[in-house]
Amino acid sequence: MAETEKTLAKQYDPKGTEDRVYQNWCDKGYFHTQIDRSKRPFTIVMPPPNVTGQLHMGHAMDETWQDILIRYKRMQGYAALWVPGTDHASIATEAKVVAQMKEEGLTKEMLGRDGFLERAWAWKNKYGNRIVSQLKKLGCSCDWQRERFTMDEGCSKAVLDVFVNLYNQGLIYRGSRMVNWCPHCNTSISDAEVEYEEKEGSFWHLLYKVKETGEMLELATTRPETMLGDTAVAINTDDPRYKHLHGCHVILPLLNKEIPIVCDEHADMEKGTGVVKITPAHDPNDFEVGKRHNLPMVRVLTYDGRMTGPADKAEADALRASGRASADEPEVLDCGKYAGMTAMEARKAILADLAEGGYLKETEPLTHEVGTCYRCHTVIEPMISKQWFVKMDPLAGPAIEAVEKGDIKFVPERFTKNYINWMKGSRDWCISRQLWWGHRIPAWYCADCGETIVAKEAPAVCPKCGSTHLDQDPDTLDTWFSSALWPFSTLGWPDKTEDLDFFYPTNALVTGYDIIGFWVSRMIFSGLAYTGKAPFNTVLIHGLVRDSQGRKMSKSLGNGIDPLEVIDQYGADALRMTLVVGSTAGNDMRYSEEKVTASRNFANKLWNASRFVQMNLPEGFQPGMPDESLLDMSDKWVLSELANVAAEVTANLDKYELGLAADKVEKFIWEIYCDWYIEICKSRLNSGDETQADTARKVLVYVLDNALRLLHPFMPFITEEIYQALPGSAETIMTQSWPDASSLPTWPEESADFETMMAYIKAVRATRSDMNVPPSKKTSMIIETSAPAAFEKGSVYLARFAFATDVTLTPKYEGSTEGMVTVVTPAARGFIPMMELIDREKELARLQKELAKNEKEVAMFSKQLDNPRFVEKAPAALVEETRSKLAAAQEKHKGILQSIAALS
RNA sequence: GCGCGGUUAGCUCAGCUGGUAGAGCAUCUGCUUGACGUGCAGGAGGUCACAGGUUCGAGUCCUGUACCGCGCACCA
Repeated sequence: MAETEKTLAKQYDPKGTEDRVYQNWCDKGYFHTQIDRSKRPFTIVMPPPNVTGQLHMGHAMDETWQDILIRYKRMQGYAALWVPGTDHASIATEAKVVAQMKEEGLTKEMLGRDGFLERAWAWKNKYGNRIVSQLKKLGCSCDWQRERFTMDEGCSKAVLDVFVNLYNQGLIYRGSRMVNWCPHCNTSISDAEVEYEEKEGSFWHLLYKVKETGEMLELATTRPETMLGDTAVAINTDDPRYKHLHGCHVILPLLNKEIPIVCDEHADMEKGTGVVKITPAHDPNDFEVGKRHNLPMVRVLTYDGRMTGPADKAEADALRASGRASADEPEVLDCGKYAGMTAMEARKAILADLAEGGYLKETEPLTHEVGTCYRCHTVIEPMISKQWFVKMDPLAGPAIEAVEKGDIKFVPERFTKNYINWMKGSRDWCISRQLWWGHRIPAWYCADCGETIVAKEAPAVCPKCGSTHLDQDPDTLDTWFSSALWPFSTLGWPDKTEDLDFFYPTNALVTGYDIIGFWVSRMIFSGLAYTGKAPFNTVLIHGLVRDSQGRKMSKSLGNGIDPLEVIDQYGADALRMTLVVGSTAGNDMRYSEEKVTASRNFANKLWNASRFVQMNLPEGFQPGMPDESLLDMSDKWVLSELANVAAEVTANLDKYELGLAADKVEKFIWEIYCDWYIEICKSRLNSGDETQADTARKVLVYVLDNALRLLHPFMPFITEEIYQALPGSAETIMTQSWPDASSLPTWPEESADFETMMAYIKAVRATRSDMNVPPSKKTSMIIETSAPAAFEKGSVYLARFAFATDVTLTPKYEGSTEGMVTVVTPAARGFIPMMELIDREKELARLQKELAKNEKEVAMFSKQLDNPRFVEKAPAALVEETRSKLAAAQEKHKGILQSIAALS
């Protein structure tokens, strides 16, 4: 619309608009939010996308929802701040860098830590802006001056601060625990990062000989290769089958090693034979059994998934001999002939040997859930490993309480339960990763005395023995450790910044239900523990964007839709609308191109409506609300409707019902403004009555201006483009005030009158359409009505919309109905002489059909009103309403009967 | 095993605190209406999964069943 009227295109062109509009917003600094104590803050921190990632549909939806909220609040006069940023994504990024190096024949070890990090940063710098430019394409109104990165100076400072403090409080500790080990990523991962997948496997039934009695004890296992690490066999104390074996031992096959039979609740009498082999070093349950019975732990697998050999054993023994090994360190077995085999190879070899020795009774096929790494989907190896942990119990309590008290609300509410379950069930959080890309753990170990020093800066000497021989822990922290601090670290915490003071706690957090455990819960307990405040008050949850068949979009399926391609083809506004309309918080939605087309069509509709308005504005047009005395029925109607929709949309947005809100704005613009009001204005604009025309123009512009504001959060580009072309508009719509329904005028009576007339027009149209009367055939008509005001004032429109040549109004028509078709609405009966245009039989049939429909209505209302308990108990207003509906229906009934009689 | 969600028009989905079922797409019938055919007008299409219950009144609240999906736990 920036060009002259003559060159206005018939179709809206998002491509030629969006980048230019966005650039202008940036140039003018509209996205930057200043601290303004005269305003209330409204803050959202963006869930940081992975720095090396690409925008996918999930992001597109997430960012769209956030942008809608931010733009809405900004227009409402809040100091609305949206903090953008990216996440370093330790595992994902490191994996990509390693893969890139592999193509050049390089490994991490070859480059060394510093060399590797150099490459990782280079990678980050190269790809780190891609996601940002993609967010801009979507129209995100983030404050780019406040853009952050989880590994930038400030966030790193926050991480150090938290780590050291928690350590000093005893909430972070280091210990050998059973962790989830990914042999592919070569690192431990947290419980939350394990995904269970169904896999085909087998159940091998083994026989262990009891030393004392000589009998063969049958037990079953899915992991025979770990049997070399068995240090006991467990039975249930109460199991009658094995009472005689209490205190006995079995001989472990292949190793010929004597191990005890222990009684433990873990052995379930109902399952299998009721006997379980115990491998404390390679199974989480067995680890617990081992602790209860003080069993030795024997490790038989290396961290890269192979059977341990002499070198592994020697290394462990040496450590033990040095006295430096902690008591919870497992022993390491030299697996002899199996050493160096992968677990799978060892499984085959060991099974063969067991079978040969007569220790394998049977093999049973089995499908079971196996834990895999959420990043690479390699099967997780439970391993004992020395790692850093966050103690969850003391942190979980307040985090649960904050949600139960209502300080934090989930939308929809049902995810509260999800969250609380997650919080209650979580074990200590393993935060150390055997990776290089990330925040390095601020712990140093004294090579001389073994002292552990945790500090924000590298200590010069060991505080215990004075040695200068200190080595920093090589590991880094879980990515989620830094994202847990995101709502406040991005605002300057731990420093007491003005930003933090003004913008924190934040308001809404918008994210998918899939990361409630990973992220939302950790932000909540972190926020409470470190800032003393819940980091946000509302968590708005959305679902997944699926493909048109309902499948998850995934790389492996190749069914992902690239939001950027959609934007390129249909425009960002169309994509945004697609991701909002028809969506519900917490529910998945399917993406389909048809939806985008529909949204694109809507944009085009709005464009053309605006083009129409623009074309009808004379040189020097002065916008503004006309004097009330000049407003006609249709003006009052459309203005009343505007006030209604403003009220409803505002209410919906306040309840985070974005889909409903978007739908209502769209309907107002299309159905009320375009289909009715613009059409009505056409006759006024061309009437030659300059006062009428000017009034119509003013109202057209006024309503359009307000409608654009209501739509702006959803479709920012096109609304800005049109807004700026309106006469008298400010330099941007972004910061214009949100329409306040309470200060918009309404005229309920005139609106009702107008709708009475609309109903009549619709009835005439339906009748004519039914009779196949072409619009070119105009007729005179007589309208019998008890509400003449509506028709008197609206007679101009009857000509245009009811195809009337001239209209006669009468309270009671007693003339001949010969050759007349009757149109009946509750408030009026129209007699239209067009019988020559139609078929008598057909008209009769149509009336019969209408009669049947009407009778159903009458029956329904009467039935309700005949019920004394309805009249007694239902709200009086409803009863009254039903009465008048019945009366109207009965009136209509009479009218139809008369028409039928006249025809017969 | 525990928990959660879904089941509404041919398809994809809305439907807030219970008051005569909605949209988009598809379909059918008209329309050279000077903003838009990416359009306009009109129509057809639903016993809201099933069975009970509460209520004057249930798609909406309660109980149960079935099928689909998800999460968590277990998995020797």
